Amino acid sequence: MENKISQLRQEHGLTQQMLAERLSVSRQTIISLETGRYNPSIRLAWQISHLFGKTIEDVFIFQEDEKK
Amino acid sequence: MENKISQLRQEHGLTQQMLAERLSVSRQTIISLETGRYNPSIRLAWQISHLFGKTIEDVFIFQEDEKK
DNA sequence: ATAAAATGTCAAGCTGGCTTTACATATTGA
DNA sequence: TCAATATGTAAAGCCAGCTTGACATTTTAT
Repeated sequence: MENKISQLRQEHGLTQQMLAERLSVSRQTIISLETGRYNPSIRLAWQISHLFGKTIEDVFIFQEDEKK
Repeated sequence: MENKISQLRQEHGLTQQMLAERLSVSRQTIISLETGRYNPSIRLAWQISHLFGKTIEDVFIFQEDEKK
């Protein structure tokens, strides 16, 4: 799974810290998401996508053969 | 957050057990999802939605004011 | 050049998503 | 009616998502 968080964040002129605050998560969570280290909850994925006016599928990109 | 898993599962003629097996999760996980007890990972949400040929937003419905 | 801001890594800990097992209560069908 | 199948609850445990804090490196701006 890839995601466009870093790109969207920069397009919106936000730092990792600012994005973390808007989402009420830690900055480490943003770093880990941007560097693809995990598989967030759907609620967090929705909050991020929604903040940028996108759908979850716009922001998070899954591979066809993707398993757990 | 609501979801349409129970409805979609029944439309596709699947039992909870069968759906659990197709997704490689436990039946308890399906029950907990259907009864709204948790906030799955985005990967599981995607696997479920994709199995039914839907987008995540088709299956999981968020409220505008939804917080963590 | 140099200070400040932004990004990143590491590590320890908490929490809740998810598993497993066991049992109880519908629901279906012969 | 009786058994089989489907759904639900409860409880204990594991693990990865997420937090916190401290520090290192890179980027930006003066």
